[in-house]
Amino acid sequence: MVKGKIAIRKINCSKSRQVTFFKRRTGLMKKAKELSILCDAEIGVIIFSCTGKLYDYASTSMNSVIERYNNMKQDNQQQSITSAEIQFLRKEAESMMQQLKCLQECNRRLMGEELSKLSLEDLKNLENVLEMGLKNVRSRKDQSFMEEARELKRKFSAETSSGKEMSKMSAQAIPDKDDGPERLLLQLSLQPKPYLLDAQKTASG
Amino acid sequence: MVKGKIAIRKINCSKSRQVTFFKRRTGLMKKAKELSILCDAEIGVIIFSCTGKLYDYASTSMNSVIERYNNMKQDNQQQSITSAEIQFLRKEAESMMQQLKCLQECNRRLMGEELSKLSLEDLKNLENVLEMGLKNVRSRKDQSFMEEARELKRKFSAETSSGKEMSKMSAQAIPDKDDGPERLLLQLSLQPKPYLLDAQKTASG
DNA sequence: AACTATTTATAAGA
DNA sequence: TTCTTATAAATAGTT
Repeated sequence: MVKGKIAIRKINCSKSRQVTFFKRRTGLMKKAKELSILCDAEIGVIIFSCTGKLYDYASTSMNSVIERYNNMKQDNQQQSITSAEIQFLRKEAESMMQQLKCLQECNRRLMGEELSKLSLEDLKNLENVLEMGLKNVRSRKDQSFMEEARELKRKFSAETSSGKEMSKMSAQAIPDKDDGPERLLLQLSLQPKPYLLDAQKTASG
Repeated sequence: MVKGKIAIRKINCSKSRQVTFFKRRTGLMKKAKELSILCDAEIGVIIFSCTGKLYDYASTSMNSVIERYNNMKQDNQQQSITSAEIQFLRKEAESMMQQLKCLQECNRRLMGEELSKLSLEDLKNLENVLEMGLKNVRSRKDQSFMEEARELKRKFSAETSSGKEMSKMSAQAIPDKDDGPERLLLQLSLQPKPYLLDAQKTASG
């Protein structure tokens, strides 16, 4: 074969393949650029060398080219994968939003709010649940009180024997002022947060 | 300018622009194909003519090329738009999942469960909330009972005067058997649904 | 679409 | 990678 002509098949010699890659890649990019200018075409060229390095050219921007390409080929796999994931997440968000609303409603009813829609039977059941809950809470409270009292007693004995400040510690252990139910609500996030109520709008929009 | 050489600027004559576009486009595709074979490179070429028609070549598949390109350029706008939406939805799902867990915890505590982590003060507050709630529920229940009784009385008067069956209607209006708290729980979905508990896993996986 | 004069690209060697 | 040079390939203008 005479100088300057080669067969179009993979070049085995790594070194000459690299050289050829450089030359032809440069040539291809030049041709692409010329074509885009001469004929007012939007062109994108993406090249990955056999070593994985990326070389690209786009007459406008690659994003624009790819987006236009995807718009033209709507059954494009790339796009359908991401949009499927988005759809899935949206459905999940919607489902969770429903659950949130449901739980919030339950919470309000357990706190004695929004009772107007409940039937007499529902109210009886709710009363039972609250009575049982209250019983448990009181039982636990008494138990907790006993424990704290015992702990306090133990510390008191230790304090008096070692001579350290006792009054300060007892004041911490049993706070005598009651913050009221507001503190509990805040702590347990029973109040719906504003962004939660708007979340469905933003999630599906 | 001698024959065969042109300046690289947009060809104004529509006809010769079309001819040049055909020749050079063919040439570019051929060069791309040769380069991919000779140097074992993955290549994608996307060309939109000035009339908007798409011509493309990919040594493997365009999806593969674009996907690989997007993976390599993570700041890619195309990807970042969709991935931004996905990230947003994921964050939202995560946030809602947190709220769900929180609300479920509140619900359990309002029902007298999972009290072990609460301090004495928390338990006092919870007791107050439950007492107030129970008061409201009882008040509403009494009111509801009165209403039903009044309604029943009204119907009873109407029935006796028109001579229709009364006993059946009263049995419906005031059910004398108590379904117990289970029915309420079911109705209000207080029990966490299994798919809810798994949702976070699937949403962020 | 085919022809042809030229330009351009590039293989091989340095 | 970058130059040089011989040659192949591409292509502008024409038919």
